[in-house]
Amino acid sequence: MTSDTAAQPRDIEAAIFSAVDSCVTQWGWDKVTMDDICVTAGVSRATVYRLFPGGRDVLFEAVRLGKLEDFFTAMRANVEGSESLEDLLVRCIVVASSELQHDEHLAMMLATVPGETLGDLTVSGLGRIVRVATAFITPLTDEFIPADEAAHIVEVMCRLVISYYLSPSPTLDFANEDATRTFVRTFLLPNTSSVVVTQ
Amino acid sequence: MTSDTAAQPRDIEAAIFSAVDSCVTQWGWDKVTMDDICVTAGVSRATVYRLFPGGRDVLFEAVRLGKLEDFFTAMRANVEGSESLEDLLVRCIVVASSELQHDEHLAMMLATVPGETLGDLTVSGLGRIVRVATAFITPLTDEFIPADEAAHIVEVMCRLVISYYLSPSPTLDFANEDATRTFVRTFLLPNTSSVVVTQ
DNA sequence: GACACTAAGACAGAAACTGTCTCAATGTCA
DNA sequence: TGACATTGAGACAGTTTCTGTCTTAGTGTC
Repeated sequence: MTSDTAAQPRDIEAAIFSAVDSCVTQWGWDKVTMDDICVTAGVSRATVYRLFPGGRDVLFEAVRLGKLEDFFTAMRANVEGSESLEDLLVRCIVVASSELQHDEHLAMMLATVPGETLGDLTVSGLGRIVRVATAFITPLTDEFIPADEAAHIVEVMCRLVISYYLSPSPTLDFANEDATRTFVRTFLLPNTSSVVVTQ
Repeated sequence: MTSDTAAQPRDIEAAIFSAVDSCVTQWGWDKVTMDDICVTAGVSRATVYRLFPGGRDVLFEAVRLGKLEDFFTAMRANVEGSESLEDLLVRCIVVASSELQHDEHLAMMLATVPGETLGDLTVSGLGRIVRVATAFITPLTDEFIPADEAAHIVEVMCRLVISYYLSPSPTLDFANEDATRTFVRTFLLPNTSSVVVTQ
């Protein structure tokens, strides 16, 4: 790094995040050491610990929060301006599924309780995904249906998204908008009181 | 475990070998522990150490030797009965390339010196592959061309096989016999004195 | 019932990892 | 130029993990 100009802290942080990602992809959470991350990021040990005081746990938690923030930011941006419940649900499903397919660690992040050691995606974590996602999405349905109805339908939707992510179907890809729209009309909307389904 | 009849030692050995393979695929040589292997093989620690006295090094060396044996056995079986130099070279290339493509760790095994820690496939290891393969194949050419000529052409062949394995070409697959035959006629046979190339 | 074999796990010593620290090198800014 | 900030390199102790050996109890075979 003789010829480099001084890197900005933000760049270094990004390099470290990216290193965590590729290290975890290569070896899994359990097997990654701080040195692996340092070497991959091309950064010294001291730098990592200075940027993330508290070490491994703090770093991994930061990565987790970063991913969740990105996820929900993408959700919010894509869902904004939905003009019908159908639209809202379709967009939620498509964005969530796309994000999940795009980032192989995201599901585990969503499923992990803060402070918990990151390992494999466990069954108990699924409930957490459902709760978090339901809590995030339900308020968005306010203008279309009553809250009590929303809670139910949103939970069903979340469960379906997770199920199709964990075990993809050859006949239905939730990242595909048209297919998802048909699915929403068939399975979700009929269960709402205040929406007329037009075919 | 409870309902199983007693497993034969050979079965256990095979299970351990297979566990090494899948563990290494998952985590890489450096990150695999003996416990990983035991758990994956569904076998206790004591059993592994009894079957491979000397522990980790001995086990890994056994895996290495096993793979090399399989490789050269396959080579020998497929090359036997070649009726021309062209035939011999084509078969060598096809078998070697197929085996390499089929087993992702084989190249590293070939490249590793006995006793050396198994890590990544290093550049210095390539020379070893070339030497070993050349030493194995050259004698087989005895009946077709003089030894001094063989040494040269076989080395070129080995280098090409390795190169195409490490960096596959979209236009040529050495596992394909017809394509390989054309290649051999074009690039290898013209350099021999005693063979008439027929198009 | 003797025998062979294994799982489970305790154990000490070795090795690896973590987190903190110091120091020199480098780049920035006044 | 000199004060300041930031980084890389690596030493360091404490902790954790891993290794290889060993003992014990359980199971199936002859």
